[in-house]
Amino acid sequence: MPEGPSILIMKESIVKFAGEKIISANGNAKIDMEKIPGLTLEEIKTYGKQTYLVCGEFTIRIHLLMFGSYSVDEQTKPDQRLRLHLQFKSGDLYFYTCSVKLLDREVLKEIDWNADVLSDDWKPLKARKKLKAIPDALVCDVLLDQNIFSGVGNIIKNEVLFRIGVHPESKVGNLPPAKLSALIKEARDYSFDFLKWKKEYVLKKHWLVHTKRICPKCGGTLTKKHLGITNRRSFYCEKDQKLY
DNA sequence: TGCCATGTTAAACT
DNA sequence: GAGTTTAACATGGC
Repeated sequence: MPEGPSILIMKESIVKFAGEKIISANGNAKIDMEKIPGLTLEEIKTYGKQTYLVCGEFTIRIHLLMFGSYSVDEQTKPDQRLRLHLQFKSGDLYFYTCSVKLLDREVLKEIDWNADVLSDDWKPLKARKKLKAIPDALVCDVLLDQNIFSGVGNIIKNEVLFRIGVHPESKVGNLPPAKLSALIKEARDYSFDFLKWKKEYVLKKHWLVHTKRICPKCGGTLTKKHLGITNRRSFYCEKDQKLY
């Protein structure tokens, strides 16, 4: 479920609780549940794949990891699997199989909001600067670096590299300036396409290489390999994606 | 049926 | 203590 765009969709479906007081909190999350009731959920902020429920001096940070899910108003899984349930006057919010932390609100000040590819605060120039500092890093790794491209996940990584015709094992420092620009631009643009397609339930249909076997451009066989220090699945065309 | 994957953290190593 | 590697988490699709 969760790359950055999916998290934005989650935010849209839970934002209706913003401004409401939390009546009760329970679940198997290892946090101090007693501190939560009575707090007002002031705001919901997302940063890449993380969601911050901001309330008073605290913020509840939710990360869906690989298999996390949520539901609104109706508990959809057995009580035993419930990680966090927040009860509001107007309804209920449920989270499952996710990382939950109760943090000091101050942590929000430490976040580099300019790194969130889906945010209005996204600053491509800043991303470029960060990339310039690590010329030996592979493009397949840097796209997954949440400090540079917060919200980008493995699907977006694979699709972006195909779109710009760059081999996943290319070194960042070897990319011509125009390709570097394209990388940064597509990381954001594809994320918005992902968001749009996900909302329309047609995301998979639009995958060009991720989990695919045939290159949509040349008809050749795609390579599937775990690459980089992140060692995540890469799907790419040896012919249409140039190694820099 | 068993494998593995849209992800990250923390423990266990060196 | 640092940096690096491994395991844990635990669901659902193929």
